[in-house]
Amino acid sequence: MEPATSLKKGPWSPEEDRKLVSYIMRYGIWNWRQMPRYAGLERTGKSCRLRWVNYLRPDVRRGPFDMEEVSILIHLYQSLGNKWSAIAAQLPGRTDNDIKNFFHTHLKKLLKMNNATAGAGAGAPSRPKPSIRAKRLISQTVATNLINNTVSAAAPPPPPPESPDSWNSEIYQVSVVDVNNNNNNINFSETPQDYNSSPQVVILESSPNSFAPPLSGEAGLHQLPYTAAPAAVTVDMKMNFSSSSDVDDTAFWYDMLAEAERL
DNA sequence: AACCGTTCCAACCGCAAACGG
DNA sequence: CCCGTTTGCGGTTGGAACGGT
Repeated sequence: MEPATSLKKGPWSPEEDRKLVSYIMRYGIWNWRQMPRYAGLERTGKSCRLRWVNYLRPDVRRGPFDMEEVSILIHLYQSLGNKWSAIAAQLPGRTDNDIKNFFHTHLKKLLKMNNATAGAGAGAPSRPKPSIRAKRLISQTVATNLINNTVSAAAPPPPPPESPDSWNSEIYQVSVVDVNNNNNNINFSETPQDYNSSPQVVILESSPNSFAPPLSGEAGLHQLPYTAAPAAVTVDMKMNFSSSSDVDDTAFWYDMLAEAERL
C-alpha cells in the first residue's frame, strides 16, 4: 500500500530527476515502493518507476521513429495486437509508452481507415488528413529511408516524387547534408578502407512559412544516427512537401504506410 | 494579438500478473 | 493454496504546444 500522505504528482522537476537518477546509479533498483523515501522523493514508487523506465533510463531512445521502426511496429501490431510491451521488446530503446503514444497519435487512424477503404470504390469514406507534426516526423523517416536505401544499394538516389500541380508551394524542405563538409553532396569513398570516419549526416529543416521551432535541439537541425556503408554514391536530394491545409496530400501518407508495411 | 480547436506526450489510474511468506 | 504486497501493463487524461482564423 502506498502511504496516504500528500505525495507529489504531475511533471517531474529537474531536481527530482537528478535525485532519482543518482539514487539508482548508486544503489540500483531494489524496491520501487520503498525507494522514493530513501531517495528523498515525495513520489509514489509507481511514479518513480514510470519516470525511470520511460524517460530517465540511459538506454531510452528519443526522437522520431525511423522507417524501420515504423515497419516493425506495424507488423508486430498486426500479429500481436496491443501488446505494447512485447512490441517494445523488439524495438531497442523504445518504451511501451512511447510505442503506445506513437501508435495512437500517428498510426491508429491511418491503419483503421486504410483497412476500411481497402478495395473500396467510390463512396468510400474520406481519408483522414495527417497532422503537420506527423508530416514533419514522417518526412524525416522518408529521408532516413532514402539514405539507407541509397547507400546500401550503392545506386543513385531515386528522383524526387513527382508533385501534383497543387503542390506548388514549396514550404517544407528536407535536405540531407554532410555538415563536416558543409556541402549538400556527400561523396562516399570507393572502398571501406578509405573511411576514417563517417560523414555526419543531419536532416535540415527549413521553414520559410510555417514550420517554426524544430522538434528539439538546435534550431533547424535534426540529427540522425548514421553509419556510412561502403559504397560509391552521391547523395543529393531534396524532398518538398506542401503542408497547406487545403491540399489533399493524404495519398502520399498512404504511400508511406504501404512503404512501411512493405519493408 | 487574441482566441479557439487540435495535436501530442508525460504521467496518471485501475487492474492483472507475479512474487513470496 | 491463500493472501498481502509489489511490479508491470494498457487505457486514459491533463495540459502545454501548436496551427489556423
